[in-house]
Amino acid sequence: MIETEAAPQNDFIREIIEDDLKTNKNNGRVATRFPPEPNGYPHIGHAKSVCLNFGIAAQYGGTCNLRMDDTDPSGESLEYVDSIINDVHWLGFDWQDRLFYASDYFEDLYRFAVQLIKLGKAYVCSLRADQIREYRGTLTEPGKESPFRNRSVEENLDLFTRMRAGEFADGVHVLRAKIDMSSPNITMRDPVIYRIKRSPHYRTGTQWVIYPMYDFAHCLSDSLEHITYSICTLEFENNRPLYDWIVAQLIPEPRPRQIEFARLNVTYTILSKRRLIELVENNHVNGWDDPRMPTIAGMRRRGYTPQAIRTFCAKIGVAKSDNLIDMSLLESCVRDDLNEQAPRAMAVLRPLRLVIDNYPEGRVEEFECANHPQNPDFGTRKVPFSRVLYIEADDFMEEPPRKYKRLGPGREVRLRNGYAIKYAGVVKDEKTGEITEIHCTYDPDTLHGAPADGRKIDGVIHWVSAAHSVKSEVRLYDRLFRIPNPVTQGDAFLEFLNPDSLEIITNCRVESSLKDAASGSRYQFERLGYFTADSVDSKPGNPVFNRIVPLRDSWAKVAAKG
RNA sequence: UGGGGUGUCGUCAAGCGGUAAGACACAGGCCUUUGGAGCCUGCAUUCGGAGGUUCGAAUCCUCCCGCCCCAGCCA
Repeated sequence: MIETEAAPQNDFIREIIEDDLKTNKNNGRVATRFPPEPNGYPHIGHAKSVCLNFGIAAQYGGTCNLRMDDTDPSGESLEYVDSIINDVHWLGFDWQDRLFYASDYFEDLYRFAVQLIKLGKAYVCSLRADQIREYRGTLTEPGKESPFRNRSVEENLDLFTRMRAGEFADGVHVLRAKIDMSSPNITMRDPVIYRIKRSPHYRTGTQWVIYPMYDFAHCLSDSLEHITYSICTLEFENNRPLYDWIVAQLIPEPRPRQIEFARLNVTYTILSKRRLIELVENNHVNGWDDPRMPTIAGMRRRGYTPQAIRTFCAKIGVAKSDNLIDMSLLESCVRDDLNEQAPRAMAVLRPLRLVIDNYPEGRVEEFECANHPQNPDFGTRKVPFSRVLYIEADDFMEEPPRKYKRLGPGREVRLRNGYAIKYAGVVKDEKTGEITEIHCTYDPDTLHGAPADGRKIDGVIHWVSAAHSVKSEVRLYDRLFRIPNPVTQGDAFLEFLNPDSLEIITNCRVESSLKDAASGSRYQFERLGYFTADSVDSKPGNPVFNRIVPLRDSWAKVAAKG
C-alpha cells in the first residue's frame, strides 16, 4: 500500500499516537490532515508533509483530509488549489471525499469568535498596527495592556458585528484574544484573531471583509474536522500554547493535538515559498513547473517518479532537529527507481564520426537488443548498424590516462550490443587539429560473446548508426537545483540563472527506434544517464529529452588523480 | 539579556541504564556487452563540553557551549 510504504520513520509521533491508543483518548481514531495554503505550487518540502500525514493515517487505519488553509485572500488562487490537488494525487495519495476549505468555515469561525467574546475572552482592539506592536513589548520586556482591553462584552459584540458588516476601514479595529500581555511567550500576548481586510477572496469573493488569523482558524478547523493529530512544522511550536488555549475555550474533549516536526531542507535548493514565488513572478524561470524548480510539478516534468519521491520521504525520516538533506540522497532514490523502471537506449550527445573500414559499404545489420539488461519483460528492439557510426566524443582519447577503458590508439573496445572494434587511425582537421573522424576495424566473431582467442576487452562504448539516427533536443540540467548554499544570500539568484548550468545541447542524435518515444517516457541512455521525454515541449516523433539524473563523473575523478 | 526547541559518522537517523542500527556519501576490491547496474569490504572506542550518580551512562543529575524559532492586522 502506497500510503504505508511512504510513511517516513516517525518514532516520536508514533509513540504519542500509541499512548493515546492505549488510553483510548480518541476512541481509537487517528485523523490527520494536510493543510497547505493555496498561495503557491507544492514542492518537495510539502511532499514530506504529505507522506507523513497520509502515511500516519494509513499506518493506523485512519484518515487524512486535504484542507486548503485559505484564510488570507491575498495571494491565494484557484490555480494553486488545482496544483495542490493534482500534485498530491500524482504523488499517489487519496483523500477520497475529504477535501475541505478553511474558507468554508468562515461562518462557523465567526460564531466561535462571538462565543469567545461572550466568554469575556476576546475584545475588539482599536489600536493602530504600529501601536499594537509597541504595546506587545519585546523578547525581554513584557507588553502593556491595550486601553481597549476592558471593553464590555456588549460593546465588543456590537463592534465585532459592525466589523463584519463593513462599517470600518481596513485596520481600524481587530479582534484580540484576551490572554496575558506579560507572557514570556510573545504569541500569548493578546494575539490578533480577526482583522479587517477588503481583499476579494478567490472563493468567497467580497462576502467577507473580516478574516480569521491562522492561530484562530487552524485549531478550530482541525476541531471541526475531528482531527486527532495536527502535524505541522517546528516554527509553530511557539503557537502550540495558543492552539491549546483557543481550543480549550471552545471545544469539548477530546481535542486535536498539535505535533511539530522539522521541515525539509535540501542542499543547493530553495524551498522558501516566498522565494519560489519571486522566481516565477520575475520570470527567472518559465513557470512553476520549470524543470529547474523544486516543485512537484517541476520534478514531474523533469522526470522524477512519484515512487522516487515517496522513497525519499521515507528515507529522510522525521525528527525535530534542523536538517539539511544531501541532494545525493534524492538523486539516489530516482536512480534506484529508474534503474528498475527505465528501458535502455543509446544516444550520443557530442557526436564523433567513426568509420569501420572493413565493414562493407551500404550494408546494414539489425541487432536485437535487450531493452533492460536484467529484466527480459522489457523485450527487445532492433537497432540498425552500419559502416559509419557516431560515438560520444568523450569515448575517444588520443593520449588516454591510466585506467581509461575506452577507445584510443591501439585499443580495442566493444560497441555496446555490437561488435568489438579496434582502432585503425584518426582524421584531423588540417587547420584546427581537431579530431573529425576515427577509423576502426571490427571483428565479425564478437557479436555475441568474447573473442575466441581469449583476449579480454574491457571497455564498452555506445554508438548510433549515422544514417539511421534521429536528431533530437536534449536539455542538460547537471544538477536538479543549481542553487548554492547558503541559500539565504541574495546572490543565490545569480547562480540559479547562470547560463553555464543550464546548457542546452541541440545536436544530439538518438537512435531511430526511439523517435516515437511517448511523452513522459523515461529512458536510460547507455552511459549518459536517465532522460525523460519532456511532456510539455516535446512533439510526437521528436521528443525533447531532459536529463533527469546526473551521473557522477567518476572518470573525471580518476583522471584528476592521474 | 525572555521564552520555546535542538545537538549521535561528511549528511540524515535509530538508540529510552547493559556496553553505538541503517541509509546516502566516501574509499578499496570483485564482477559485468553502460566505468553509472550487481556483489563484497572498510568507514563514530564514542554520542556538543565538563563534572557527578551507577558495577555499568549517548541514555539519569548539575553546570556550561553551539545552532534554530518567536516581537505580521502572514501561514
